[in-house]
Amino acid sequence: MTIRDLVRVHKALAEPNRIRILKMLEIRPLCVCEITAVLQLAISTVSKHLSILRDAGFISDKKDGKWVNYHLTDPIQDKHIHALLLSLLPRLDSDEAVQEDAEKVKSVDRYEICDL
Amino acid sequence: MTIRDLVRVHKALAEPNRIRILKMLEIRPLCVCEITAVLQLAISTVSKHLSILRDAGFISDKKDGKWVNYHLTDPIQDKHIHALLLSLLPRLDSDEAVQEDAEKVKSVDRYEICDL
DNA sequence: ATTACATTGCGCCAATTAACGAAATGGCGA
DNA sequence: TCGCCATTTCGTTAATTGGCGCAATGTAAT
Repeated sequence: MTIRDLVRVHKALAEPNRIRILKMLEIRPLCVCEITAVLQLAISTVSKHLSILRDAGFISDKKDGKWVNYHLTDPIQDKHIHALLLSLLPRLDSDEAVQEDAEKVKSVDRYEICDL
Repeated sequence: MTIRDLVRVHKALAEPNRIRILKMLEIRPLCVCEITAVLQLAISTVSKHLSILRDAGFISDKKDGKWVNYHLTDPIQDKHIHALLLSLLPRLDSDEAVQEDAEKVKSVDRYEICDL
């Protein structure tokens, strides 16, 4: 592993909205417009955050009809990344914004939300 | 732990020179001018990097005469930080820049170097 | 005390990055 | 095929950050 790789990984974790996305994906896979509805950001902004998280190895995507579902990377694919998430994410459960996001994720419905 | 805290920690790790500093301090405690000699940056720049690493909890400093020696934070002070460094730093041993820095750290002498 | 010198803080500039809207892409169903 | 709609890419702008030199601080030795 090079310094460049490590910097890429930690740059990805060095932004509040990206942390919130990871915590949301811990609950269940989500499409871009669902994440957008929770974070209250522009779709293009969320898409960019997702690509940064993907390039760093934290998440993967899977096409499902016209939606793209994002999910946390499987432990098998990268055990270092998985171990990192496993040690970090649980410690954020007490964060206020994280708890509010979790509530919203439960009630969000892509069929209602995703009418641009 | 809040999102803000976690972002501060990973921002600190999201910069190549700061990673190099942590790897150098893994070898032995160093003063600012020794680190400056290895990284070939301005003293004020190195000092800034060190304060960011200190604020994030990765390093501590200890006055010794007119020098300030920086060292990796003790495991006892923050076990999460220590565990993070323990899992990250060893994976960088294969990095070319890290190996070159390690050589320079061995030969650097503050009494020769630190004549501003 | 005064000088010397390692370190830190401040102000400025260049490079990077997060944010947005608008245009391009790509798959699904009519 | 054609249009619909979720997503991505592009171009621009504002905010953040790394870099530097210089002035300020504080400690040690003469």
